Amino acid sequence: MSQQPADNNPTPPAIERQVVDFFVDGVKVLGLPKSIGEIYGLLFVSRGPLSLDDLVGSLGISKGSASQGLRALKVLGAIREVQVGTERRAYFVAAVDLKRLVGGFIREQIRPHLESGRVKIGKLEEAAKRETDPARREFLRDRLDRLERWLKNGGRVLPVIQKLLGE
Amino acid sequence: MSQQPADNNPTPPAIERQVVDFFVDGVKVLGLPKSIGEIYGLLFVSRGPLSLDDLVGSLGISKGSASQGLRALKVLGAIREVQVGTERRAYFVAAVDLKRLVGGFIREQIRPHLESGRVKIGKLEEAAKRETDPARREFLRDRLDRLERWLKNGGRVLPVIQKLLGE
DNA sequence: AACTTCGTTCATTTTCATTTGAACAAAAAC
DNA sequence: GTTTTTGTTCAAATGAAAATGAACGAAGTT
Repeated sequence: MSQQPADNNPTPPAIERQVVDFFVDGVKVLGLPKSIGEIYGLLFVSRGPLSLDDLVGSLGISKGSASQGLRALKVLGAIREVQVGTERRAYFVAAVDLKRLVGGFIREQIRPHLESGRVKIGKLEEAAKRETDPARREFLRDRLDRLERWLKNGGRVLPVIQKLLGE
Repeated sequence: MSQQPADNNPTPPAIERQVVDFFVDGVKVLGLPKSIGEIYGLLFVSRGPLSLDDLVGSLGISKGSASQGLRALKVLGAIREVQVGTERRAYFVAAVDLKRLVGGFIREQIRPHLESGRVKIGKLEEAAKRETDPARREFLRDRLDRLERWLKNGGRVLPVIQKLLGE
């Protein structure tokens, strides 16, 4: 190994490391990359704001990962950028309001899939209408209708979920 | 290339292939392997039951994949095994009731994570109590409490989701 | 009993998303 | 205007998860 560059936050205490791992597992379930879990997790257990270099130092990840992870978390509304004193460097804190987090996830990760799904099903229904064999056409219509209903129901449920998690 | 073994369901029509792709995308969002989407998708657009060999033939996947995929789908309650005539071979049909599908997913994929999460947080709260610095202890307690509440809310919301999708 | 059929298992290969790190740009600081 | 600091980008390396396919066991058939 070569020499450490600056070693901002040397060895993170055990509890912090475990919380980070907790979030790593958590985001894996959501289909997000590990680095995002690490970054959000460390921000979540940190008392003050952290900079990109703090994250790189504490988590032992590359600057590239940290940069991309922070961007994704910003888009999701899971972190906020804060001004620290007069520093040029950007600092971040975790957004810890569950309703807000869920809202961001729904908006960025779920809704787009529902939308594109609806489009695809719509096109398939067009194609199914042109099917010649009547029995087959009827069957396809039933299945595609069902799919459409699934997507509609999904869309209706999302706001309820967000609301229930808010209280 | 060598000779095809039997070529059960040669070229699947365009609509079928597109529905399969639709499900491939769908299960990817849920964090499940592609083969599971292909298998479920083909069963979903098929009028009659299909056997493992039908799936291997139509989808061009290996027997191993098909076997594992079918097992996972059975555990999820997403497919049913049916008897076809007097055949020894096992045949399958897709379960198309959304409520049931969501129920299986929640039971197999979500609940276990919530459970193990609770255990981990519990242990961390024990560790946090033994923290010496009072300010730090207080902060950790706040964050861990919050996490606990997240999990509790998640657990409460799941049945509601399932119910709302049933209608 | 030998043979065939059906399906599972699991060590290896393949695939594909993620991570890395060097090059780069933008904006201060000097 | 040069140098340093801060952060982004993207081609290539890495690694984790999935697919493959050969070997195997369990029934069923002859």
